[in-house]
Amino acid sequence: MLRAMAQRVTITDVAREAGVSVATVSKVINQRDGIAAGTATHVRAVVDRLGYESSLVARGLRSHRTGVIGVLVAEFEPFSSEILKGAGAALRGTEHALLAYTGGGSGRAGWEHRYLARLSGTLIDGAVLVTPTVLHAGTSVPVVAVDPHAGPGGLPTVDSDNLHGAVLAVRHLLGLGHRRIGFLGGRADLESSRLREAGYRAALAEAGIPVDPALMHVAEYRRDAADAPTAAMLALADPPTALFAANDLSAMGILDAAARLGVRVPADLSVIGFDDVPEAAATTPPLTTVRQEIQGLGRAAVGMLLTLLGAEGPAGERAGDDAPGAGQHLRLPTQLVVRGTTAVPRR
Amino acid sequence: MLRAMAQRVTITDVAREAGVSVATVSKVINQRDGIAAGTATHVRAVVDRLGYESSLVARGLRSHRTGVIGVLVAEFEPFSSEILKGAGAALRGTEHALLAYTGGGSGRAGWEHRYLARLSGTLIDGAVLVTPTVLHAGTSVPVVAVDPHAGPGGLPTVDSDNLHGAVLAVRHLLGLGHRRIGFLGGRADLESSRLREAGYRAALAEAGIPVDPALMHVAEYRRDAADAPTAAMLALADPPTALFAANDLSAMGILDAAARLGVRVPADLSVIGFDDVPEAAATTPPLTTVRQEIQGLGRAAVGMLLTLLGAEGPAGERAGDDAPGAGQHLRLPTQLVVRGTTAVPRR
DNA sequence: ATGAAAGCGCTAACAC
DNA sequence: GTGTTAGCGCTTTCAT
Repeated sequence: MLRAMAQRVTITDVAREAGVSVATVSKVINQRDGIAAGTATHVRAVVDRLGYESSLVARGLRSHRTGVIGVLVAEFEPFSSEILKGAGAALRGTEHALLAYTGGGSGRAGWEHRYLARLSGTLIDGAVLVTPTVLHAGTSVPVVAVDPHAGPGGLPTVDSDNLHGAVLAVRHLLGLGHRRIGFLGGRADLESSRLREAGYRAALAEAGIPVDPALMHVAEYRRDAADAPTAAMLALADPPTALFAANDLSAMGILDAAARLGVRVPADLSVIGFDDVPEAAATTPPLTTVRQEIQGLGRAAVGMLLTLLGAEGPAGERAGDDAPGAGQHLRLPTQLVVRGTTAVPRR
Repeated sequence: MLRAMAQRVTITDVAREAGVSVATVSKVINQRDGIAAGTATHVRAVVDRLGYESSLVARGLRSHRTGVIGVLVAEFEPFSSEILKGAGAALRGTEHALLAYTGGGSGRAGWEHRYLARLSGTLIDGAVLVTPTVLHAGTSVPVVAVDPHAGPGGLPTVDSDNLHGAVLAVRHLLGLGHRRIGFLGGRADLESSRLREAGYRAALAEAGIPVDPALMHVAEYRRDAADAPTAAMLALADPPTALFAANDLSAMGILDAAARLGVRVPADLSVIGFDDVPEAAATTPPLTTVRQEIQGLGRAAVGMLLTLLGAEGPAGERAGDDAPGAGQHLRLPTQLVVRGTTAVPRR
């Protein structure tokens, strides 16, 4: 069965088959007026018979409006997947389609701009950028950033109360009686990471405990990057009794490392994460963590984008100055979720 | 701040700025030869300075090859999200980009064909269809189906051993001592749903228990659709002591309903699901379920697609007849995961 | 009411 | 080596 790929049916096929011009077919499809009722019916019948559907690409190239919202991510991991679910929920019932994209080399810096340039203007009407690092404003389509880069950045943004969440996490450990608490940081280029570290420091300061540099490492928000720093901290003469990971993925990495090293959690070591992605509850024991409403972040980002898109439309349709969220910064609350990886220290 | 959207920089801008023709720019970008080294360097400098990135759309329209793999889904729910993670993993390190798409009206039947027609040929080189219902072969690009429609369908397919998984689920309940076991079916148009029901019937028959029609309902694989049938079964004079849901989402719906009705799980009612999506472990109590390797399904589907794409390439590059997976049917194993929602019946 | 033609951003023949 | 031209599938003036 070597290749017998049916040719895509194009508007030209429909026009030929219906005995009209492509312009007429286009008008029928887009419900423009100035078409005889009979013609319209006939064309529509042919469209159905041939199973024609207009190419998003050709249409977008020409009309510069596609009805598609893009969610641009570096990778499909648990966090961005939740964002996607939220974005999908926000778009349900609307006329907008949802397109999630991740290019080949997300490793290279500047993926945000590359993806945006590749897709904007011709494929997507607006975009949600998930954890973008560089976000110089002045893009060709409206953009909303989720959990973005540290620093100013003039883009509308949604994120969670990372500082408070981190404080809650460390206070929980402190309340349990821990004094040697290690921190496994995230990506230095992300505001969320910076704030979670700030929260760690603040909570420690609050308890009058000095920060020990030997207890601060980085795992880049990645599961596999947690192994080495965990092993290093555990090998210390005065090892930590608890570890706070900047996200759930790296907390899961700590659990992996602990299992490998024969360290029991939470008996020998308490672990707490951040995010509460669905897989956090599936670890053994289930992970204590700080919940952020990730799907809510996705929903909110799309909501803001829709507002921006509306404000951009034809004059008169423009949303009021008090349009919710446009050009603003939305922050969602965080909350402690105690599960099975934290307990009182044995010493 | 009313609109100041920067214009997208196009190949024309680059050409003008560099003082060459667009063709030259195109050749430089696509590394065609027959370009003076100096020119190439100069053009590349301009590209970088302007931050130019070629439009995926225009490029695809012209060259009919984009290097993008599409994953087409009706909705971003837990199952398709896991597929996406697997697909992303399979594509990591390759030159292919990944694009997940869901259009507005997934409710309407025939979304598979509509999405495919909209995107194929011009935007994506091949597609993975997640739980497609209608899949007449003869598409314009290579397609692999994940957990497809019941019936023949000439498409390459990946799925799990649904029949065996369902048998495992019901045997587990039987082994616990349950005799009144209800079934909450999935989408009648999906092979997986049909097989899970067949497994339910087979396991019951094995135990010599007749199927009671009053204990068989349908929840369409949806969480909210589980409420009514659950309530109905629980209101029976001789209610079930255990419920087997055709997927985790509807099992979670059963848990919702039980909580609402004051029925304790697993004391008063055992519940078992199917899929083991990450959120299954996060319910209270955590859901007993049948695990299928959903990410593995996504990885395998992309693997098959890549083979198909390779086989389609220029002659000589064509993969051997024994190319793994091409045009075939791959089935992954399923396995029982006992957690907290199943127990021995009280009566 | 309908069609011819231009053009969106790009690549691929083919000239020069 | 580089530019010119055509055309991918579509929408949109503008004629007719």
